[in-house]
Amino acid sequence: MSLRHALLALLRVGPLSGYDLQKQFSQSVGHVWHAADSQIYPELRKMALEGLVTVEEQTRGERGMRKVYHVTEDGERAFTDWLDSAPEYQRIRDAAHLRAAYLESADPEAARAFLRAHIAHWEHELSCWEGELSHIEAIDNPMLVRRLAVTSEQDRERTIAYKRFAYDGLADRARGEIAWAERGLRLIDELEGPGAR
Amino acid sequence: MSLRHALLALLRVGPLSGYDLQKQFSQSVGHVWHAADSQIYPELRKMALEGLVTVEEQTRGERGMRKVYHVTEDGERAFTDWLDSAPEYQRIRDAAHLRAAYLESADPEAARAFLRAHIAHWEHELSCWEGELSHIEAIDNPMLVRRLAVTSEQDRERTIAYKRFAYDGLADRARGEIAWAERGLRLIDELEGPGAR
DNA sequence: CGTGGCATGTAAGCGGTTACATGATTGA
DNA sequence: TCAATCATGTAACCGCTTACATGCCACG
Repeated sequence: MSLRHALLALLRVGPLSGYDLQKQFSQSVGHVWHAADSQIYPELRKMALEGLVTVEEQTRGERGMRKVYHVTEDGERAFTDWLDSAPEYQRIRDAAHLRAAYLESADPEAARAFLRAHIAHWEHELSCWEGELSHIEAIDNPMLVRRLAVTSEQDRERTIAYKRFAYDGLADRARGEIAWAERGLRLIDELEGPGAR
Repeated sequence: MSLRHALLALLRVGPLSGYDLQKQFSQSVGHVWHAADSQIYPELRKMALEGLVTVEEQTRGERGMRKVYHVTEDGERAFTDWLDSAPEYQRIRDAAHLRAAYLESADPEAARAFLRAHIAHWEHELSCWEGELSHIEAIDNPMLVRRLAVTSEQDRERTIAYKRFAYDGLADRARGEIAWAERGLRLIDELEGPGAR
């Protein structure tokens, strides 16, 4: 249910077209809450129906058009209500740890390949998040810049601090996953003997 | 797509009825891959249709009946093929870190409540996983006991080691989430002043 | 005149959630 | 005879994925 909150988080900074929103999304909040393009347009439509946003239809050239979305008071309230509400947690469904629990039935080389893939995956995530962190520190992420432009002086530090806090947490998690998988590789060496590679 | 692999992991140890499977599930592999009861029966039916398991229908008393599922060679192969295949990763969708990134818009007390709830959630998960770890060390988890009974002497150590590895990883992740949320509570104190509580 | 980016979607399907639904057996 | 537990499901819905579908505009 958080796609709409992610969208509201961006729109709250200022109106955006569906297309621009989708672009900004993948470069900012999309690093925390992924959404496919094909999901964003229908969700915006539903949000408009529910009165969380209004649609301003603009013409582009002769026949082209774009829809610019504005947050309403209800939308603003939906966002802050969500922030102030009790969090909900997904039930665990962790394919990597499920697999890890049964590695004794895998081919040792396949087990190593799995852990190397795990490391590669989380190193990629880590570099994304470290990149975001440096954009936060340098204040050169486009959405953050827009956000700070409409934020009072005394709130800027808080805004930046919470973003840093969020991405720091994600980066730590990635480091933990990498360290775990590296422990796993050493464990395979101990149990199955050193590998071919 | 991993529900069936979780089910195969249990059935591979020996045949079980849908009901017993569901009970065992929630006490073992369900700690890593959650599944609702209502999901397990249809999935077993599909797996039978696809030839991964066979169904042995047993009568119970006059009219009662139970279906006992046995893994077929195809089922065995589906499981090991999965273990040997490249892992797939879900796109990130992390409500807690999404929320954390926008805490400047939340009421400070609600922000604290959120982080306390985060800590409580992960402490609960942690105690589950630490419990599982002690069952693994003591070798008194029912499924593990059954598993080891059909495992050769020299494979027991490996079997236990990989389970320990998997649950250690989950426990570390939980500790990371707790440490992160505690940092968050201190950050709120710094930014918003010490709280009411 | 073509290409790349702007712009907006639909449709089918899948895995999971929630709620509902039913009935038999066992033991106190 | 009553409750607990054994035992097996169905139906509606929801969010997400994948693939498909269309057409305009600006620029070289």
